[in-house]
Amino acid sequence: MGKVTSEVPTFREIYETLERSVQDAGKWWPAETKFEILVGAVLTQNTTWTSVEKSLENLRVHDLLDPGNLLKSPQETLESLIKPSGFMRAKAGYLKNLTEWYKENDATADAIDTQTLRASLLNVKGIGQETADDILLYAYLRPVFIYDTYGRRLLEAAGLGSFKTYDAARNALDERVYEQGFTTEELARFHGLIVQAGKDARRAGGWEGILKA
DNA sequence: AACCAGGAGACAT
DNA sequence: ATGTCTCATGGT
Repeated sequence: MGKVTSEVPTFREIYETLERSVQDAGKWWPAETKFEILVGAVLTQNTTWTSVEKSLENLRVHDLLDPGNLLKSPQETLESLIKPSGFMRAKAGYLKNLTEWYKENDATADAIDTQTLRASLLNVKGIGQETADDILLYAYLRPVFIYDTYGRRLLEAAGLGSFKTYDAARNALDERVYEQGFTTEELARFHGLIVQAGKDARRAGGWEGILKA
């Protein structure tokens, strides 16, 4: 008889499983500048990336992927340009809030530890846990795990437990991520694989085919 | 034609 | 601390 106790996989094992079973869906989180990553992080809230690309392109041709220009831009202009990605009124305000933060904090950010930087980002209205972690990971290259909806579903499907909120998962599991010594590059790829796996799982109606590979 | 997407905030309980 | 509502557009 085999083991009776069910093995709970480590994050490293889950990561390697995804590397094997998820096909690379192209460039993950493309951006030409650091500031563009911040803008994309806000725009992608509850929206598909294809919609975000349209908004980013609109901003680009109006030369608004620039902190100074974005802040000078009228609210209505900003709203019309980001319209494709939805929540245009809220997001236009969020973008200005975050841009103010950027001008104040970007220059010194590299000298600040990750948790302090995270707390600073969370003080910006419009920046929640997931968006803050996206920014930490992709713009400031900090090794953080993104506990987004797909990530939590995956972790639950893998048997690590049930996590209703972002914070619950982070509090319960973050220590394990650190212990496994993931690099920033690995965690960025991990997140990309999780999102792709989430889409696959939705199409297939479950995570089984992805996790058994 | 409901339902969801690479969420967050305000407010009530 | 845990739900519910709203914000808005676009694709399946």
